[in-house]
Amino acid sequence: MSVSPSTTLDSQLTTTWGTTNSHPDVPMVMSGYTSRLWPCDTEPQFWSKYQVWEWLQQVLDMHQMDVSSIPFQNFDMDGHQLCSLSYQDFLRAAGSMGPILFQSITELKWSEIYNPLNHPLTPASPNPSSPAIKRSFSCQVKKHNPRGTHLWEFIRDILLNPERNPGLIKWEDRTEGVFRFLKSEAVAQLWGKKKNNSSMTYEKLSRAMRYYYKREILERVDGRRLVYKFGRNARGWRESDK
DNA sequence: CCTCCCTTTCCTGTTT
DNA sequence: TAAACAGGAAAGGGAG
Repeated sequence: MSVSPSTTLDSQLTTTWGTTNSHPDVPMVMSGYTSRLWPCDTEPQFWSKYQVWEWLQQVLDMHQMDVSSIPFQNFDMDGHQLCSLSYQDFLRAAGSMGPILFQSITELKWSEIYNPLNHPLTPASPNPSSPAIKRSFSCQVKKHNPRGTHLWEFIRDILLNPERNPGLIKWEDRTEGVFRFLKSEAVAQLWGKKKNNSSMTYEKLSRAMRYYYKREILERVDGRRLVYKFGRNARGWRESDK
């Protein structure tokens, strides 16, 4: 397909990344509703591929696992497909992480059904069981991460999924964790979209990036514009240790 | 209501 | 000169 330059970028990003508001012409005025629509707030059956992928990242983070622990390509599917996988499917797709993922998605499915607040139209489940399930589960996914993802995780996740990364950021040195922004303003817009902030710019995004130096989530890379490097406190970016 | 944490916003100055 | 980089200062805002 031939994609012409500038104007199509936004729509391209929107269709590739759009989680909930996948219409390029719809402004960012969907208020708090949209920004709250994280995987743990919606029924997994209706997740987009992107949300499936976010869920994988969160489970990994939760268990402090490296991204190499899961072959992401085996989960190139939407929520509907994900929910139809059997325990055996998870074992095949994710090996030792299979059971963890299976448990997570199972709890997710149940917890949504139990919670009438999320989707009033969902037919009530006949199975009461204990409310503790729901609680333990939502803690599991939400962690103590207020808005779902921090900026550095957002950047990392773009890097780790090239097929969803239309030339936005690129590894400079994969093993050292050095990367470069190719389309800084586009990344900023995407970040802004995630935060429901249409006025995000690279200028502002980069200020947040610089705060990461002190926390050693990023290391400074001198003399190279738009180049950053993951630091010792950044998790989940490393290639396999095998 | 308060505090903590992670930005977001703005700004002035420097570097590439 | 434009675009990035550097940080200080302070406001915003969600979570607990």
